[in-house]
Amino acid sequence: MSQPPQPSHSLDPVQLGAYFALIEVAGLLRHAVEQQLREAGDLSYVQFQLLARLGHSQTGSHRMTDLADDVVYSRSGLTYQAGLLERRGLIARTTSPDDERGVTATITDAGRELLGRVMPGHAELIDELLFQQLPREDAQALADLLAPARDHMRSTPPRSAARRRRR
Amino acid sequence: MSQPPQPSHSLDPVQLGAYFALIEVAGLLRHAVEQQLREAGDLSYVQFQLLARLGHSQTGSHRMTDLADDVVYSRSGLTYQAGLLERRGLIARTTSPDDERGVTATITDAGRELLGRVMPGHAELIDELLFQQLPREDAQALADLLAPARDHMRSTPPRSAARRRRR
DNA sequence: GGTCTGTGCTTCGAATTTGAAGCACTTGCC
DNA sequence: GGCAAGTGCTTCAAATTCGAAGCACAGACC
Repeated sequence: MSQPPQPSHSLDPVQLGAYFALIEVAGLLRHAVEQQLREAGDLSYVQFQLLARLGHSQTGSHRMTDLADDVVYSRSGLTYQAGLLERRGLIARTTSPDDERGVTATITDAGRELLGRVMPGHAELIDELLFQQLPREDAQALADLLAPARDHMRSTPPRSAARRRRR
Repeated sequence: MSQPPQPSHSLDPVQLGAYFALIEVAGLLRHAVEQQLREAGDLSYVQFQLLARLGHSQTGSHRMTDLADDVVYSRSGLTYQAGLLERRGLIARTTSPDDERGVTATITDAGRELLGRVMPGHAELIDELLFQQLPREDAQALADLLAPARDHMRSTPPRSAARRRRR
């Protein structure tokens, strides 16, 4: 037999619990939402996120790299998903005007239409699963608690694309 | 041109913000942790979760189905991951004593050893990314906010295995 | 016992995901 | 200008993921 695992030196039980709960809730939520989106509009979660980002932006456009960072996704994965969305006519890809290398994704009317069709059910589900359990002011509290961590992780070292290896 | 997307009827901006922050933080956290685990012990996040579950349980054992539900994973995916872990000698699989159909996964000494070796770095990273930004009492608050939602999602309809289709 | 339905896990095939490598353009610097 | 290094995206191959289908045992009912 062996020793029980060492208790962590860095995290106390409260923190550990909060961390686990966070991961667990996110996982459960994502899992449930994924099914709803699949049924409502045959969209994966990432695809939905991409449409939502584009749909909510002023111009309806974003560069590929920015999108990848936004949804925390690999660049090659984004290329793949953007290809699927483009094939369905939900987004369009054009080379960026200012940078010949760049590609700008733009949501199409069809994309907006689908987004609008899927959104209500999505919101309803989130509401049912998450916010039925949380009074309004708790939702605010949750957002306030998470915001600093998000900003910290966004700012500090890691972009979704790790720095490229020297050759 | 087309209409901007309909605002949701079910979620106000505060709730939407909390929801997005939750997904975003979880994604960023998972992404960062994944790299740390890969380097520290060549483990994927799921594999780490599985070892952690087993390591922290009294017996060091769990049924496959329970594990799948715990980590919010498909059953076939779990079979695959358990196969990898078993091949590396980190867990052992045996048919359950009470149910001939069931399979019980048990962490091995090597598994405990690896878990113990990876855990400190893991905890450190979580601490750095998440809890440096959160005073102790806020961690408690976060856990308290998430717990009801987790329990709700755990209890209500959806297990990780959808009910089987009638034939 | 025998049958019918349900459950636990694995196998299978198809779709997705990712990092590494490749290509094209940009920027910095001489 | 011209070269070197950096960035944006895609392509490629390999690993992972999931649901559906399959197999074996369990449990209920007769």
